[in-house]
Amino acid sequence: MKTPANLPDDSLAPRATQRSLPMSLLRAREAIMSHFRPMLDAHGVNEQQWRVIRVLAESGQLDASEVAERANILAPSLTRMIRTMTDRGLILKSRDEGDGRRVMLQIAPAGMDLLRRAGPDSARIYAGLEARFGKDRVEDLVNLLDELSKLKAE
Amino acid sequence: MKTPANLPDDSLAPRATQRSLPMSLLRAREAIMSHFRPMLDAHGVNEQQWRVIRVLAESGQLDASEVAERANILAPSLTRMIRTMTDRGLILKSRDEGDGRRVMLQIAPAGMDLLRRAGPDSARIYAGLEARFGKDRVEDLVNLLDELSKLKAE
DNA sequence: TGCTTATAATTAACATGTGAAGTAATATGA
DNA sequence: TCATATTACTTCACATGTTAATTATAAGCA
Repeated sequence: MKTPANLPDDSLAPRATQRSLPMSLLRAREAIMSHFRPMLDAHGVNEQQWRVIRVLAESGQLDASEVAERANILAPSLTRMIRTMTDRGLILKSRDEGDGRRVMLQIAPAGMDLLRRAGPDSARIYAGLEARFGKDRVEDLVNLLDELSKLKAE
Repeated sequence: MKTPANLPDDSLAPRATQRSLPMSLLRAREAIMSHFRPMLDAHGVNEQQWRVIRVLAESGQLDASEVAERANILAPSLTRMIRTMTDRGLILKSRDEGDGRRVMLQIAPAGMDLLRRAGPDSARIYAGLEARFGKDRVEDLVNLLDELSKLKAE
């Protein structure tokens, strides 16, 4: 299989933008989030805050680095979010005894309330998407995505 | 299939964060971009600028709305980017004759240079990922993602 | 112990993301 | 034709994304 001499060799050209993995991932995420955003908005949180709350609800007390990693939020962003979220009573911040560098985070009462109110809405939206797209295809997709995530460079 | 009375019903609980479509999409995109970021950085552009350049290279002159849509960039962000990118000679901005509202954009010489220099690097990185993950699995994945994108709300 | 290195957060500076409001040009229809 | 609505873009305000530099604490080691 050889490129004909009279046609330009595009093997080193960038892929068509609408058919590349980075763009497809971006568009797909945007499409999915368009279903959740109105609900989150109604509950007064943004995507990132919602991720932090869910991570803490899932795992109890964690240090900031762990939260950042699990919620896919960079440390400087999380630092800023900690202030606004503690001010709103969504999370609690404390120092780790034994390691004065670490900031420990846990969900606070208002965060629990939020989770109780928004959690079912979120689950319903997810279930709806799953039903429309096919539960098995969602499963396949998540598996492929998780495999892909393992290719992360350092 | 009924939830036992002595166990909490979690059918309306949020999905485990590490196994949800939004988070998996986010992590996968981050993993993929970690391979491209150093290259883009070496060429002095960020992800968004690179997307704009590629969209314009692919489709010639487009109005700002089209660019925003195809590159998945919000209009206010694009407005800001237009200034920095025209200042750097990467793109050209002009008014549409016939519709004074529209801003027409096209790639400029420095943008072409950038594309010629970074394009092959980008294609090589993509080919490497494709080889590691499996060309057929990438194809399957992109197909699933594009299907998913069709579920976009409103 | 004291010096050095490594780690965890924070801060700073500038970029884009996001929703809402504003402006200019065009389209619509009585 | 002219008031009104719509469209395309811009501006604003505040949020997070991103990299680099800084601070405080801990760990490693001669």
